[in-house]
Amino acid sequence: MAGAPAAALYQQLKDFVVRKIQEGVWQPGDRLPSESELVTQFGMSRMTVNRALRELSEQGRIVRVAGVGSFVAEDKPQSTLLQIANLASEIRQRGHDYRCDVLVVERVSAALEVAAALDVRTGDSVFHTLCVHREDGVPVQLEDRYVNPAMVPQFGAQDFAQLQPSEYLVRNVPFDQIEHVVDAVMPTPEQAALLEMPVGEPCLLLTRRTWSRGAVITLVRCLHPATRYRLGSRFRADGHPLNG
Amino acid sequence: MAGAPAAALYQQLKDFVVRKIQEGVWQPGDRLPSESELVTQFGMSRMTVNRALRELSEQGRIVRVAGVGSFVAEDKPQSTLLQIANLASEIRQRGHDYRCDVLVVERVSAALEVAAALDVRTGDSVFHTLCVHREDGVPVQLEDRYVNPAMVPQFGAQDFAQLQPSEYLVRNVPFDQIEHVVDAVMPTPEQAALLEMPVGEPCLLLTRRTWSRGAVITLVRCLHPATRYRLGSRFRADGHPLNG
DNA sequence: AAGTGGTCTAGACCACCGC
DNA sequence: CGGTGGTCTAGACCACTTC
Repeated sequence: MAGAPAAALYQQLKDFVVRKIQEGVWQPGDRLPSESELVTQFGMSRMTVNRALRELSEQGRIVRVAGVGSFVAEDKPQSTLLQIANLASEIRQRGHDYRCDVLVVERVSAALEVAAALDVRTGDSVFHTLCVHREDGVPVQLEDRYVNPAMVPQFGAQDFAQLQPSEYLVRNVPFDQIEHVVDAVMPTPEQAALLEMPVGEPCLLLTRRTWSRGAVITLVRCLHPATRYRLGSRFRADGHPLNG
Repeated sequence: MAGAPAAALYQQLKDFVVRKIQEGVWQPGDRLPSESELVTQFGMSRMTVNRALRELSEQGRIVRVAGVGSFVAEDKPQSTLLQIANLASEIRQRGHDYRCDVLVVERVSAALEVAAALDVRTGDSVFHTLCVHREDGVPVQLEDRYVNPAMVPQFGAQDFAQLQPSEYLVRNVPFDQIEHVVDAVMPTPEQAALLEMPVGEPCLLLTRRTWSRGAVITLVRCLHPATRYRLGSRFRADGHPLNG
């Protein structure tokens, strides 16, 4: 607990503003002092004030409108964020062994649901892969993936023994939008067998779609035995990273 | 398609660096040119170069080490975010009726698990509430909540008919850290009865803890029938909001 | 000692908004 | 028109790492 070196000036100003908001002195919709007023009040340069307010704006605490002013954002963050980590790195970070068995790589004719999700016509040929991801040999995820060949034509020609499907996509087809849906489901007998789990136990089902420039790249359904996998995260509301 | 005004200089530099990384010209672990080198190459001021690299660092594309240099990050943004919305506003946004039945408000002696989660001693008296949240009359969430009385001493004296427990806490005890864990579980017979659902169907269990200044405010376990509730979100990867 | 990133200053020009 | 935020410059000092 040695005297911490004084925080950066822009951070001091950020803290000051956040405190005013949390204490209710500045209410949602209220106007903040302008940059030049803060320059005068705090004796900082405008660049420093601007950085503080810009970062608060990026964090959603305030709203800035050029030519008008800065305002306390409406309502507390009513929604919170859950971080979904990469399975392989998550497992390796725990110091465990990670392995991926690629069970199926094929082209199939898109059924109704898949066609709708990928935004292609029913019956169009799409790529399909099925993988089991293992932590220290135990299956933790059954990954059922469909890929839009219009977006990734060379997908079928990859050697997935070297680079698993999801890694290949992450590295080669950067996405700009992503959609997640989390469900609780009971596994089918086939799924339970592949996951080496009892049929009576529930699973977390994470369904994800990614887009690039408005077109769907891939639809993936990740099935996790609930006893072996939980989605979790811890966040600081102010945007600072949590170390430890 | 009117000629877009030239992007900001710092944005041009960000785009340049991202392109180099995506094209593989700069590989993970590679060292980027130093700020002063970029100043020379691009004819920008150091403040502008610094802003570009700082934002790339915040976005996880590069790693910066004072005194050493800037490096392409090892892993692409491997984790994505799932937004967890406020249940009541989510239901109302769908145009449905929202109702909350408060079944239990009591003080109980903290059992082992609850005491550990709230960071109090086993046997300490804590607040406990149990609520059923309904969408158009149908139960969608069973909320089992424990509150640390040291943090919210007046919690037990509230009129939860007017303001349900979670709303009261959101409005009166701002949190600065939050932890989420998502599980798939089977409901107990009692839980299934309160949720008016069959016992054989799985549930999503969202467990949340919130902190203020390092102390736990509340532990809440939200149990959702999987057939009536899914956790979902769509995000843009670049941090811009998705409108619509 | 030389190089790096982290921060800060005191100016500046611009587009935009509201009057 | 004056005020606002958005951006940019050309310097500067510092703590830190590497040699």
